Amino acid sequence: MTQRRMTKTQKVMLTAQDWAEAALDAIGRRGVEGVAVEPLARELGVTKGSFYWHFPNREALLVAALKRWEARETDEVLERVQQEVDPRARIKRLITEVNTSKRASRVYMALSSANKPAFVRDYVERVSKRRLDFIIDSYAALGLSADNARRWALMTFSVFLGALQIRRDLPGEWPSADEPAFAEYVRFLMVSLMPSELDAATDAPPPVTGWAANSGGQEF
Amino acid sequence: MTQRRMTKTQKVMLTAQDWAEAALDAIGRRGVEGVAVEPLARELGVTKGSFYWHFPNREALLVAALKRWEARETDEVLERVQQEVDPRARIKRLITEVNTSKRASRVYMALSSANKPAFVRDYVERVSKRRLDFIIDSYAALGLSADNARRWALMTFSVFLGALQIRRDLPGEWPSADEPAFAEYVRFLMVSLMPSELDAATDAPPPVTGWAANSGGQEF
DNA sequence: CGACCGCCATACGCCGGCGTATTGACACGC
DNA sequence: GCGTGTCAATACGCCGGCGTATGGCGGTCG
Repeated sequence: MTQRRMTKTQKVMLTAQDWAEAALDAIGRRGVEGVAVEPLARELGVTKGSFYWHFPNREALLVAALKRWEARETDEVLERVQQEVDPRARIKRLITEVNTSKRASRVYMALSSANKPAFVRDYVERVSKRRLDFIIDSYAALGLSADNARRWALMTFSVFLGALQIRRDLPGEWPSADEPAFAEYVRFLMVSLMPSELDAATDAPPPVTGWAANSGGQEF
Repeated sequence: MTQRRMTKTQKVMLTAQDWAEAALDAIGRRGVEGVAVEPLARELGVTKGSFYWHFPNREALLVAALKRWEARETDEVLERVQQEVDPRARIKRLITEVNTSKRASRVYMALSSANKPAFVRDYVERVSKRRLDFIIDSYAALGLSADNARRWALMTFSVFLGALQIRRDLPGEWPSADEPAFAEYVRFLMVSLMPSELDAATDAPPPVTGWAANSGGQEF
């Protein structure tokens, strides 16, 4: 799809999309701050003279990379996930789908924690909101009330985001995909993140035991 | 405690701890990359001539800041939390404790996503592991098996970490502490993150419904 | 009161990354 | 084959941050 243009001496000609893709890769490996023109040019085997033909400046590169990222992480992913009709399967599919690529996870986390070009937060916010809304809708499709669907979705989304972080910060504590503990933990998660038939039917708030009764007015 | 030394003209003399504290503040606001000597000096009303008297270089400042951070985020917090005897209350206390300070959350997330000075990851890993182990122990104290305690703890820790991220990336979606939805959501979380009496007693794996039966060998 | 010390200011050189200007090598239409 | 357009190399100036060197000023102690 990405048409490769080259000279007759087999030298690859770079396109703007090549640069954007390289920028996304750099974001995943070194963070947004690590997207520097000259190092990127070195990695691509050219000099920055090439870059400034395709882009006016560094911010334009980041915008191009972010647009590519947003398109991939929302439209395409959600489109595939929405093929699942069963809300439960949709939620599971969404989680496994996004976790399929370790690169995508790293890019997502790097972008989430970036603050220097202010517009990065806008992209992160849109992508995150789309994902959360999708989870909310899936829970609502199970028959939960709006409030309960939102509660469950927030917890599921939290588990998903926290899992990414644990795998990054404590890789040894997370079961790897080859050992049986992995499949067991995934099953455990899927069960824990699903409201019981009773909850879905009666839409009653979960029972409150004594120890959790007082939840205090902390800042949180 | 932090003895303030000053000249007779009321000019404040800075200490190494003042610099470390300012560095932690900068980490929370601008990330680890934002800890620059000269901007920090400007914020403190001095020049970098002061800094290089207290520290040999920038890395030493980061180490000092990280040591302070690790001490506060493990020893002190866990010491207070461990005063709770009921494992359930301990878990709840840990979550609310760390979430009390928005500044601490920002510092934690900034450090977690930092990769430039490599030793930062060591501090993050130690702090994160201590927290996770503490949660695991708390669940084990409920009578769960080692495997189940680990599963529940991983999920609870994920929820905790994911909550921080949602509050940062989608602040509008998170209930604020003043509205009633907040207390309800906290109650919901506490209930959902607690194994039922049956699980604790029989230590049986949670029932597996059809939709979650196949969990596939994704990379995850 | 003078010497010394603790804390800070000033000035300097260095480096890496940004952006620009200029030139150059191919490919292609004519 | 000769311009023209496309993509890239080179060279330059700029800026912000790092680290050093040196000097200065108040406080303290003998």
